[in-house]
Amino acid sequence: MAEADHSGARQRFLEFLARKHLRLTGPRRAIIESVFGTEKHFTAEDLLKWARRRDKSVSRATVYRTLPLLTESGLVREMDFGQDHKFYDPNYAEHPHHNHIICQDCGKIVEFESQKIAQLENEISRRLGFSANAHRLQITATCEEFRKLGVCSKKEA
Amino acid sequence: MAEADHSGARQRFLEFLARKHLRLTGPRRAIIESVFGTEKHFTAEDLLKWARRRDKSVSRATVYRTLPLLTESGLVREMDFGQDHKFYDPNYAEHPHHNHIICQDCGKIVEFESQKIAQLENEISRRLGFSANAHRLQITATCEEFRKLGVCSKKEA
DNA sequence: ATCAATGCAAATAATTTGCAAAAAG
DNA sequence: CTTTTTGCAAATTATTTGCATTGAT
Repeated sequence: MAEADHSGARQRFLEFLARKHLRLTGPRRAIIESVFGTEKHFTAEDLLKWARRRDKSVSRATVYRTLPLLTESGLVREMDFGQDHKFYDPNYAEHPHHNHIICQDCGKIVEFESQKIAQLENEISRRLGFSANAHRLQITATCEEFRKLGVCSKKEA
Repeated sequence: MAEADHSGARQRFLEFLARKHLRLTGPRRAIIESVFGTEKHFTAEDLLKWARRRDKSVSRATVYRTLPLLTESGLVREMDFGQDHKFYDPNYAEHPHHNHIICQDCGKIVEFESQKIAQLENEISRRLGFSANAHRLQITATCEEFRKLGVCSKKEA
């Protein structure tokens, strides 16, 4: 599994912190490196685990206090899959309009973009008297490969 | 505010209960009447309040135990707006494919359907090797009326 | 009668917060 | 030095569950 490179997004987040006169501390650094070092969707608990690999001392509270900064910056998006906890998606800096397919067979989350859907969303919103700002499209699906072969090569690690 | 009439859906839920050999009790009746007597999206706490208007004795636990039955029947859908609690939507029996626009100005949730979007979702899913089962599209928007006039006639009660 | 359903109160689990100590600018 | 940030532990909040009892079929 290769490390993701969201270095542009990381840089933008550092600027975000500077702009707000917020400080770059050790724990924050560990959290930032973890977030912008993956393309996976993660929970607060995942992030705590990853950050602690870089800095043993990172506390759960700091993770929970840093997540709102990340979403406020617009570089990470909070997602709800109807589970008991929230997921966070670090791929919004590169693909601000992407959608998700959640596979019911293997649990994998696949991202895709569609200019056509985005356009329809805007048209419909306008027709209803709104001006669309953000959208969240999640498709729950089953895997065709799994249906035919009984196994799924997309299976999440 | 007129009472909604989801009597068809209510009937279908009663059949669902019967099919599973589940019993129609007083508290359940109060909950069912509340759910199928509104078109509003509601939380577990809302539902408890409404049900208690009909039957003082309904407990929070019974509400929480009945909600999964309602979603399992397919007549009510669980929704996540990224808030701290889940919302439930009683309008799925009539409009199984509808989507939501959430207004950032007044908080109102507007429903709409789009055959075109549904079709695109299916096409894209297929292209990616999936078979779509359900979709959840939420658009966050601002109200044009509010932007121009500073007030919003859609404002939620 | 039988077994599902209930209310209550205690238990969970994710997230938040008060506070005194540590560290950044 | 001043103000933010931290870790810890306790608090909060939505939801779930064990259990003895009640109620529907």
